[in-house]
Amino acid sequence: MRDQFDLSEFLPYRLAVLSERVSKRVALAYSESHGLTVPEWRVLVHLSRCRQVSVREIHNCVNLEKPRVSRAVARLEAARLVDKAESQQDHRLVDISLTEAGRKLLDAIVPEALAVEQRLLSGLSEGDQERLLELMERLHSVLDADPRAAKRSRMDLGDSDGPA
Amino acid sequence: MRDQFDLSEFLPYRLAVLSERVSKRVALAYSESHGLTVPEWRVLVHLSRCRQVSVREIHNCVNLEKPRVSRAVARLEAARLVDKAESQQDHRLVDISLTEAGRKLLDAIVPEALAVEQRLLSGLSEGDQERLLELMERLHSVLDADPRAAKRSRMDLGDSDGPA
DNA sequence: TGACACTCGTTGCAAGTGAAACGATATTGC
DNA sequence: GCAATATCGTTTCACTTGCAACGAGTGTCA
Repeated sequence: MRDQFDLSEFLPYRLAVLSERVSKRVALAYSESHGLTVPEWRVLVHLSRCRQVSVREIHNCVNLEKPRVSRAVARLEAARLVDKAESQQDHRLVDISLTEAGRKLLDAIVPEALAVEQRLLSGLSEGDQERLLELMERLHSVLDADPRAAKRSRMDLGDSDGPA
Repeated sequence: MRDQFDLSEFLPYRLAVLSERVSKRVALAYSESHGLTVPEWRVLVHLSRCRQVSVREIHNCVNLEKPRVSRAVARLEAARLVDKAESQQDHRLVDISLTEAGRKLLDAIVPEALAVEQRLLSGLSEGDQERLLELMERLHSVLDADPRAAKRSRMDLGDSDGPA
């Protein structure tokens, strides 16, 4: 039992602090060296898996609000890292795809990002790593059952590539 | 080995997603009902443990940049939830303290926040909870040894109340 | 065919943010 | 005692953010 509310023992706070610290460290790999923001990085990474996607697709997959995706894509297009084209099937949609420069940039950044992740995980045995992910998953499950919690995006649930 | 970079399996991303989802859920306890922002909430909570503190103190303890603390305190003062007074010992410092209204607000919010945390943890045994914290701590340790990582704030290390 | 509801991506707006610069106060070294 | 330096909290500036509203395109159903 806790006699006094202590922020530093409050799980949501601890998660926020750890997450922010990790994010900042990883960001060095794409922000400092290559001038990318978090949304831009997420969009690029998502594009590396999906040839052509719409803003909505990205929004659903990488936990970014629609306007954030739209603006990130606009900046990436200005930097010639992605191409935008009106979809032929549905003229409301936009087909977003990596340019050659975008692909090259990713090829340079991804290994750095993975290296940071590897370093992070270096203190954990493989069993520990699985345990950590499993425990995080368990927290998600509670939120999945909570009607007042934000819905989880499709991709984060394990769907590999979206709908057929 | 990973043949393709998959954001949804990237630990920093997973941490960010979980943390944000948890934060949003907790925020319902103080944002929706009582109109507080995250920085304001952190400041209030910190004040509940320390009678009188400076902006710097708060900055060091709750992972908020100095300007963010300053502005949060200004808003809280406008809402009559905290008092600001020039320190007598050092005229550069500001003594920030809870008003009676601030204390009452916290008394109303804290149980809600704890309830959310309890619900979150309800899926985990006590052993699991300890394991989760321990694994998170292990990730912090790696960053502690990384010169390019952000430094950890004093309070998050376990120092209960700051310097003598 | 036409009216209605819906979805798409974008944009306007008000608010929040971080980095750097600021005035004011304290401290240090001579 | 006094200049130089450091620290405090605030503010300025450019930028990002989220929400809501928007115009444009699509689907639905009579």
